[in-house]
Amino acid sequence: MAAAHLGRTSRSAGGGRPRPTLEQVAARAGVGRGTVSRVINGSPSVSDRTRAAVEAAVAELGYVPNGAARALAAGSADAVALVVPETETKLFAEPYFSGILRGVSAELADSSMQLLLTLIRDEHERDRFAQYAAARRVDGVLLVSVHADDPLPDQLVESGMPAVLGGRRSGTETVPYVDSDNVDGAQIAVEHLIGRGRRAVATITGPLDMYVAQCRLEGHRAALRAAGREEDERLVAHGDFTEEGGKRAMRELLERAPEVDAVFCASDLMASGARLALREAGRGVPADVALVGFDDSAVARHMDPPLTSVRQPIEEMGRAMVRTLLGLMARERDSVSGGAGGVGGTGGGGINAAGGTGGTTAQAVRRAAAGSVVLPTELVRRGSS
Amino acid sequence: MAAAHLGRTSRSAGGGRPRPTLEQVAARAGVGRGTVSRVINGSPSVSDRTRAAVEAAVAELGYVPNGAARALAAGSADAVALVVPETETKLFAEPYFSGILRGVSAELADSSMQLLLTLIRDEHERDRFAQYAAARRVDGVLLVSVHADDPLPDQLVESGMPAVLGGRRSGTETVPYVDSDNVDGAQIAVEHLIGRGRRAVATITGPLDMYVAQCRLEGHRAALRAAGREEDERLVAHGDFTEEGGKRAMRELLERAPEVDAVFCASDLMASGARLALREAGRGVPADVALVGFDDSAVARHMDPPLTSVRQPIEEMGRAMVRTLLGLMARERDSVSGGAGGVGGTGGGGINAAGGTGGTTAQAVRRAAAGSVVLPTELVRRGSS
DNA sequence: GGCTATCATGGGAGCGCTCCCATACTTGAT
DNA sequence: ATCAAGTATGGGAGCGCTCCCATGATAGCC
Repeated sequence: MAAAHLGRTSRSAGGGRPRPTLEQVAARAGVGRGTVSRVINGSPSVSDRTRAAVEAAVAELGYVPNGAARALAAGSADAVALVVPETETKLFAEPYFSGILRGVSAELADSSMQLLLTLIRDEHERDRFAQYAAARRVDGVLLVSVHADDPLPDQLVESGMPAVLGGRRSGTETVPYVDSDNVDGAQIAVEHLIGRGRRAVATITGPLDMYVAQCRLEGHRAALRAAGREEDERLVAHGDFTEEGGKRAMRELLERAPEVDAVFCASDLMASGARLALREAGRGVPADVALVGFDDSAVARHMDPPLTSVRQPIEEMGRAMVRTLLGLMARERDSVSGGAGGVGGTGGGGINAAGGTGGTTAQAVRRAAAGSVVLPTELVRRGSS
Repeated sequence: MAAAHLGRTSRSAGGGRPRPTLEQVAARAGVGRGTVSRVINGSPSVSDRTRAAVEAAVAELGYVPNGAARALAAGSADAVALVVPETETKLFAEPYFSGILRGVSAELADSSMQLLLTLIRDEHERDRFAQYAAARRVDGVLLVSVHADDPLPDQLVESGMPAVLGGRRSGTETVPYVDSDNVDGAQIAVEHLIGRGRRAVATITGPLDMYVAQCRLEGHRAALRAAGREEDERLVAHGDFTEEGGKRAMRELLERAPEVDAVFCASDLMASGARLALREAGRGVPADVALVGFDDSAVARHMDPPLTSVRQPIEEMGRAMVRTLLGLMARERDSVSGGAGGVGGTGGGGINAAGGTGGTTAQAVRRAAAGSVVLPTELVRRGSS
């Protein structure tokens, strides 16, 4: 019997550094295990004398609590993951992630949670992460840029893992999310173009299998309706959020409807592509055609002329995601059961019906049961419109 | 006594999903705990019948092993961290990280390790991560873009955590690393310029408190020496790896030494800045001044004219880092002690004394005890030189 | 047919914590 | 002085695994 134990002990006993345990710290400080634990975790019910003694022992021994043991006993991992189901190429290309990351980090700064960024590029990596999460190596998960058919969010929620989406997958999103008011943003943009006297306002959409693209198109339409104009399918071209796609779409528009004098692009990158196509066609911006983008990214500022664009509060979205997640985690923690967990959808349905140009904001900010949030967008006016 | 237990059990018992344990799977399958463990971990000594029964039970119950318990019992976390001590802004701006990340992920693909990306922007975050690592939440750490005065690598090594650097901090790096042959790369670049008949070959260096910048400057000098030319301090300007810094440095050079007809820039970004300053001064590239950069990044290809640049095998560096790390981890694992762990420096000293233009490669590839690696660089010739 | 390798299996012990109950010691009000 | 109501503290139990020893079963050998 003793041998069984010896075999394992010798392994670590042979190592260079001792890696002390709670028990050893306790012995060193002349107190009980529980007391050391209390000190480590900042419990108030420890006398100053004792606390000092323990802290001294911890310092002398260079004690660091074993995370696995802690996680096992306490049932929490002290870490949250930010999952990006994209290639690193895309991750590094889109300024969106940088903003989200900044917000997330900032909001997480004064928690003791470790943030883990995880890229998921294929099924294999997805499964591995699902496993990791199911094994409770993290306490919560933030997901951004999730595609409509990605099963991961549901898998996570089903396994009881608190999760928050950055951006909905559809109008009937069931997982708690933080999103920006894409419909309203698009509507403001197009109303702006109409307000500047533009007659033939076209749009270049994103890929319509993405909800965000649907929303922006919906906003475009809503603005036209509000202005009493008819929708003209000739003035709707489809892109894929890339520069190249924008260029192609713009060429289409020029060919199909040469009278076009304004274009609302569902992303700055596409606007940049449109700009190229316009230059190619000898059309001036904004003289001949006014241009508005979406995202207010760096490219918008660097374009010539600088691009009017719809700004979404990306950093704030990151922060809101964290707040929502921490809320879910707290609920999960102290609920003896919480019924089906923090799942419950927002109950929302269809595209968020944004109202007027500015009035929407107030109501839109907070939504629904799960703590999901929709943040307002804003138009940044520059030379292109 | 029973109450103590009840209190805790009820917490999870009340939850929606049961979250079965090994023991329950064992009961379900009608086998012992050990057997289930064996099946989970793919031990060969399980009969097919039993294995099938266990697998069925696992599937029925939706069993997923608890990571914390596993980590505690087995002493490994099944995860490695990639640490980037930079702001997200820089992370996303430099294509370097994207390449490293690609290589790291690829090499890690068929291990079961989860990769965790961690940004460290301030001391607070550094301490938090150090804590996380000391708590053994990861089995190994990869660090890139580490500044010379960063204590983290040493902290990690000291706490017995396997760690590998991407890029040395100095010529006497004590932590295992993977680096590219910066001296040789710079030397090739400058030899190329000299070979093209350029007479006044200047250089724009990186920040000289970074070893990589020192190496590239050293390569520049080595090439001049090899060509029997004198070093002219007027032809050395200092940048900071940014575009703006490169522009400033180029202006200085033009003022100080108007006869300059070639510039080796220690980064593509600085070369891009230099290009701007040259255009500003009405100097043509390569007609008046030949330009060479370093990194062979996207900007190099997009410049006008396209930039000749020194390519480092970034992705391969990422892969090599992982291989080295896995090696260290294996050593750590099965060594009953391994003496002082995997620390042992490379014993190297001073700047890697690269020899001839191409001959170096072979010897340079593998170095030193700890498994540290220096990979060769290569010149990609384009229109700018 | 008896005896020793081999194989599959069960389950004890322990990983290093947290939780919480019980205990011992205070302090203050009666 | 006496008892109630804290306040600090010690330590048992248990978290869910892995490891490894012992055991029972099966097969192979002289």
